[in-house]
Amino acid sequence: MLDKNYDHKTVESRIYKKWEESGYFNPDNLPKRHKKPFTIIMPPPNANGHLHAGHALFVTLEDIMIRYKRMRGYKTLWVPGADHAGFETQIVYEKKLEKEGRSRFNMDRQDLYKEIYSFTLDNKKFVEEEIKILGASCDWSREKFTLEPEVVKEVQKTFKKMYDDHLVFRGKRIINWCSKHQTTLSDVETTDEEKKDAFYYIQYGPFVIGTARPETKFGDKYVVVHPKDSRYAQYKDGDTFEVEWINGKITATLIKDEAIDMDFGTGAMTITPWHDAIDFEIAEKYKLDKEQIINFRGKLLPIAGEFAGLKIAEARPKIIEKLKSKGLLVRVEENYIHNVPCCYKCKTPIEPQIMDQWFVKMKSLAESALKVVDDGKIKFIPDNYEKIFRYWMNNSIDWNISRQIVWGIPIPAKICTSCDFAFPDLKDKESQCPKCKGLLKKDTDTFDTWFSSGQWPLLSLGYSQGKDWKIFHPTDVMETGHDLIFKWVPRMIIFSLYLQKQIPFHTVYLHGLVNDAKGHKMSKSKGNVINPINIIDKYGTDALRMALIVGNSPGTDMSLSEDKIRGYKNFANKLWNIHRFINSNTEKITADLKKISSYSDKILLKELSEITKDITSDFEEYRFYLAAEKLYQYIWHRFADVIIEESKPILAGPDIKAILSRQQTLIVIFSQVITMFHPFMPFITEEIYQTLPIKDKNYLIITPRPK
RNA sequence: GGACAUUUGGCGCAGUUGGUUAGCGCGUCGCGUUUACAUCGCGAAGGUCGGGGGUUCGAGUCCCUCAAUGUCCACCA
Repeated sequence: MLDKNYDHKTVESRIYKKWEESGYFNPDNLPKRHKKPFTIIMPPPNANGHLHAGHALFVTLEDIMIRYKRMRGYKTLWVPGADHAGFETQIVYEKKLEKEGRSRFNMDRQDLYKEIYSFTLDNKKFVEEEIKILGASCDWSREKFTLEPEVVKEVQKTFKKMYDDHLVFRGKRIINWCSKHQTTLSDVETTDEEKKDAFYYIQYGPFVIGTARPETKFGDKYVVVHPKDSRYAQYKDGDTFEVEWINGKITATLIKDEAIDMDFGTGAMTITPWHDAIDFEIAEKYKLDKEQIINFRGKLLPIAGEFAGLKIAEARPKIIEKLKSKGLLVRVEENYIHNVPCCYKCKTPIEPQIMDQWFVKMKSLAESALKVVDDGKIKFIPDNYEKIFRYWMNNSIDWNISRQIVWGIPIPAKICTSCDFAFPDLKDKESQCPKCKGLLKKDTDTFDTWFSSGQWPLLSLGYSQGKDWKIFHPTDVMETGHDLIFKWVPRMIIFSLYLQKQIPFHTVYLHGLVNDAKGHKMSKSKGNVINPINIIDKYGTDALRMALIVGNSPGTDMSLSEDKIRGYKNFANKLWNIHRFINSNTEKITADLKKISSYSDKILLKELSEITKDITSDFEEYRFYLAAEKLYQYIWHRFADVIIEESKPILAGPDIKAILSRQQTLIVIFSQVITMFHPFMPFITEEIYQTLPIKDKNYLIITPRPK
């Protein structure tokens, strides 16, 4: 006799092991009917911590797609992975070092690398274990780590190829510099923080200029106004002035340029090309001098005179004091609210700096990606993300791919110490500059993680080392978070098109954030984090999966509450008890459609076939949230509440034929429903299916779905 | 400043191309132990679908407009 309470703990771990042993997670082991490939590349979770609710959501969604397609007879491949997550992991590790009173800045590069490597491998194990707990039916034999030697080699080859194709170049550009992390960041790695500062009006020769950053102004010797600004009509482009400035007299030159906003401040500004992107552009345009004012540690350089060596925050009030004493401070507007770009990890204000960095020329690549989307070759779910994608592709700027951190794939390049010429050197053989015969040094930078992640659909399939990519690339669905619509999705499209002239996937399914019950973002500091593994221990994977799926439409953030999860644990128990009822009423009977003779039973089957059709179309259209809810409704409120209740008098009645017909009907309906429902609650459905009286059973994971 | 979303009973959400009395879960209130399930069953209360205007025989669903909320992007020195 079965226990009247369903025990998820024993069932779930036992079943997962059986599935693994069956080998069916690997497409090569699937029965012959599985011919057409269906592939999903798992976005590799960062191997620097445990899984969170967002991971549980993506694993569930992808597993649903894979299980559905597998049961439909596809040769399904879901490639799991783990991401070394360059900058992200380095930051996690730096925090750990900080706690131990250590710092990466006084560590040997090799030692640091080794430490982070073993830290990452440890976390990778946790992550793998947790993905299994979530029920992921992915092919572990094909698991890829983003720092495997083959991956590194391929990524470096791509770099060389792009250099040869003039798509990668090294140049002095203005970049985003994080003074805390001592590295450059790409544009998508900065975030705006609202800050309240003072806004100063300062006399600059005959002009009054406005600034929130007086500490950058030491070297300013160009003042810019709009050519149509009547206030400055008496001055001509190129006029020079003697200006009494912070540390004495300088000669200033007037420039008239339309980049100026006449309505802002006084309509006149001085430029600091080394520390401002707009100023840099103006300086480039007119070939003006550029001078560094702030060093990479965020301290003032000797150009600041008496202020040299001071940090910006310390220097600012002192500089203002001096300007005041010299009578140059015109007025101060307090409470000036503006957005300041900051490091997306530590919120340190970004200090723009001019540096020699590697860049990818994005224009032609972005155009190629735009074209395949225009041609309808790649679809977005929900489709409004297509617009966001388009916007980004039309406005993409050159991509800085070098990072000054050790944790990542090394940029295989040499740089000339005398003429700065830089070029790829995959084999690390060159020692003399081909241009000036100067001494070469090895580039110590690593690639932006997205440079390698962008190639992941090919890399995870082995690319040039294996045959897999020829079978499984282009893949089918890329399922990922909507925040990666900029960071990741376009880059995968770009790289697959560039390297193989193929799209990497035909469908992009984007999920939203998993928030707490009240819709607030989960964060450790708020203490509202739902840990999926703890939840599973309490309610089971199946319950968590349902709670993550029902009512969660693509692209929108969802609220997850423990109440909701508990509700689906109850549902698991309901399923279990339906199963107990059916088992105890159908002893010594094997399912056989032909024995269903009564009219009312045939009506029930017809109803089921209509529901099946409806739910199948929901699956095909990626409406998992609807399919799951409809099945739930049918199972509980139609099958259990009505059909089973109606069956009780029939089964207890005198009509043998009617009893037999009803017994068959119950088995047929239940087994079909269980089969359809399997992608959502894989464990309990498999467990139940194994005890149903059906001939020639295999694992439910490869059982064909009803049509 | 721009873009994209969201707004449906106390809370969280469905409602797919406009079509009968707008659904679900949780919660609330009654009642209930009957061949599975009290992690349950039966029943009930509770919504003028953000405001306004329009199209239509018919609008939660389409169009216009306003508002609130959220997210992203850009940015003024």
